[in-house]
Amino acid sequence: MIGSRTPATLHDVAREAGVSLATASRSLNGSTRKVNEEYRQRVLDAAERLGYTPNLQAQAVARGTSSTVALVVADIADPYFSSIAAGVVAEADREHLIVTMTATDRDPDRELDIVRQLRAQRPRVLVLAGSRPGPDGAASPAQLALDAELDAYELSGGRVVLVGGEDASRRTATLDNFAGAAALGRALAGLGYRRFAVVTGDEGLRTAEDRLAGFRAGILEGGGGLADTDVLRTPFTRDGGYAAVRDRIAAGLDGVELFFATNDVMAVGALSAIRDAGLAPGADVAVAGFDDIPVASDVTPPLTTVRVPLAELGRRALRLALDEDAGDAATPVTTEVVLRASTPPRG
Amino acid sequence: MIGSRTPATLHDVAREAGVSLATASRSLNGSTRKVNEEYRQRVLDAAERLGYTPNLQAQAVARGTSSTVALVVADIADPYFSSIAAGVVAEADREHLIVTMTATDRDPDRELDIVRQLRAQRPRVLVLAGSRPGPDGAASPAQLALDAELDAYELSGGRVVLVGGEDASRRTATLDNFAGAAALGRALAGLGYRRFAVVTGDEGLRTAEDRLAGFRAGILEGGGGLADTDVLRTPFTRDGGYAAVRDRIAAGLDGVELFFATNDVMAVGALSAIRDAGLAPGADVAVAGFDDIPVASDVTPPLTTVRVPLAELGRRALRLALDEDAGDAATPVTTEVVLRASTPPRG
DNA sequence: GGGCGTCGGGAAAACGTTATCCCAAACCCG
DNA sequence: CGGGTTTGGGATAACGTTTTCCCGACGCCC
Repeated sequence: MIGSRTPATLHDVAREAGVSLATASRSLNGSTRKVNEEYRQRVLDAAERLGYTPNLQAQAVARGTSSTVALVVADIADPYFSSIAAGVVAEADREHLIVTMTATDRDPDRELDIVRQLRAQRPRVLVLAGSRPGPDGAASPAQLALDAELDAYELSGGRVVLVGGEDASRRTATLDNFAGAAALGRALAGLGYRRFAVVTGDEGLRTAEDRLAGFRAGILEGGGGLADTDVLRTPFTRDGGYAAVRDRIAAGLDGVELFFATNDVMAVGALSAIRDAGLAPGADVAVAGFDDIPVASDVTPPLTTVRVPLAELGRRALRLALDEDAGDAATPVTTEVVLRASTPPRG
Repeated sequence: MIGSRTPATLHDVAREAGVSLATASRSLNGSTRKVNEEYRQRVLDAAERLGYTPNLQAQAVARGTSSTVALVVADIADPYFSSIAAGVVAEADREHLIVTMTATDRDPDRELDIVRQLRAQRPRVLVLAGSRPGPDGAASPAQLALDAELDAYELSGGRVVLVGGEDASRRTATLDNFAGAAALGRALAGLGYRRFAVVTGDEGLRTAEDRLAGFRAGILEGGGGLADTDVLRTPFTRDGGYAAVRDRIAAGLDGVELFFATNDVMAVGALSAIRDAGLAPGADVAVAGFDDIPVASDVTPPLTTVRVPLAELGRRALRLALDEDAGDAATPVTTEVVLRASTPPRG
């Protein structure tokens, strides 16, 4: 039971096949060099017989390049991130790459820490989702340090891809948050809504900012408006959404007809807060979200939102890192307004 | 921009510090050997100056043991698995272990394939969640092969942990599915329900089977019953739950008062199916689930379910693999019936 | 038939670590 | 003070690969 037969090595295979180490290596793993078919077959048979599996770590050391992709997300259990992760993993699988996963818990310092630790892995690709973007704007020390770290990583041959945000200075698998939110705003204004409140994350989050700005533009265009006091800053989570809406209702709805949460998990929290306050979401006050996470259509009322193909976003992130010319992976993923019962037409 | 300065190696550090490779290694990474404080400091400084980060792959090769944990789940985007994954990752983080992730898409053949591929990684620990268990019962060829593969892996020094199911022959981070479902069944019977239908996965899934059996025992005890025709076999997913309940309603509810879905994602699908059929979930027909995934309390009506501390389950899985004596990680995680509005008392 | 590519196997040097020796210096104890 | 036992630095051999050489055996061409 405590047995400890070490796995067969290439050495073993070579010996078993009666060839040199070099030949064994060449026959088993791709090589420019051709090897005599007879030898090749002997090696393959020997490998089969011994149950040989190459040691990826050793390969990485020898080749000087690993086959792992490091994925860093804010929160693994958040459907937004887990959907993206699913896409990254699926695509990585196709490329025979291995995905390692870490969670920052939305703490920029922790994120910096993690990225630093990650260097030890020497991953070929580093995918950051839900990260605060880099240098522009009022960057915190942690953001600046992160940016420097990423630069160093790229300089040493690694590829960094951001997902979700937009950062001119780095590859980004992106969606047009502004346009999507604007379209949603216009659609809602078209339904007759005029008075809004926005539930959103703190100011560091580019994604949240863009969605807020887009929404503002959209409703403005449609004749609505948004007072600064109706922008509710709260953690970018279900509980954040719940708390913000609960507090706002307690303080007086004051004419607000619709809560736009800049992501669906907050919107789900908002729904519950509304219901817990004794109001009927949809009927008494409408709710809209962003992302179209899987449960969006299963909550009640089903959530009006902007559909984002999250898994596709993850897939593209990897493509963006792997392909020299990004192709259509470089273009923003297309979003689509999905009107559901949480925002009934307002007569 | 295309720069390719390779990261500093231990060699570089040693040279910079003017000491031998051995001393550098000893000062930077744990070692039984003591090293002169002055030398140590010189090495540390040099490492700092050069921005040295050890190469984990090389360490793994040299040490003959890696620091990675391979996590295999059915579906990353499923809240059940992503919650477990979050727990595994959190605990791994504490132990400075790296988690790699793969998804089987619920395909046993694919799972086998993945586990085979995984050997190349030489992970220290292999965590399988949502796997069909091994040898007992009517095992498919893929299951048998998987079992053999896992045995081989353990023989070569790896540690396998299953999560969620129960398998006597392997370490398992477990919950008492039977007891939890039984308690739920009793509670529902206590609320006055007598006639049930169970929405569950196909017969290979131990978890599903245990929950079904437990539930059956619970309701029997409470005076309820379960006809074989009221056991609805369907894929273990949201859409599976939806389809099964939709079809059942179409075929005639025939007195069924409550749908028990053996997991929450199916239950969520059930809720939508009921609503889409023009019935009011809770009022017209009740629904209960299992797991208490995060959205369970946010759907409408909030879902009666059995709470399972999923992240804790993930944490324990890792502990179980790491600790020689499992301690309380070996005992089943405690579950708790959570009654919510989806199962109103039946008067 | 002799010079000359080219084909392909094998030896051996990487790759970046850790771990095992070896050995000089320092220390301890009687 | 002398012999034995630490102590701790430095070479160097692993670890399991890939990759660069080297080199003999062909085949080709004039």
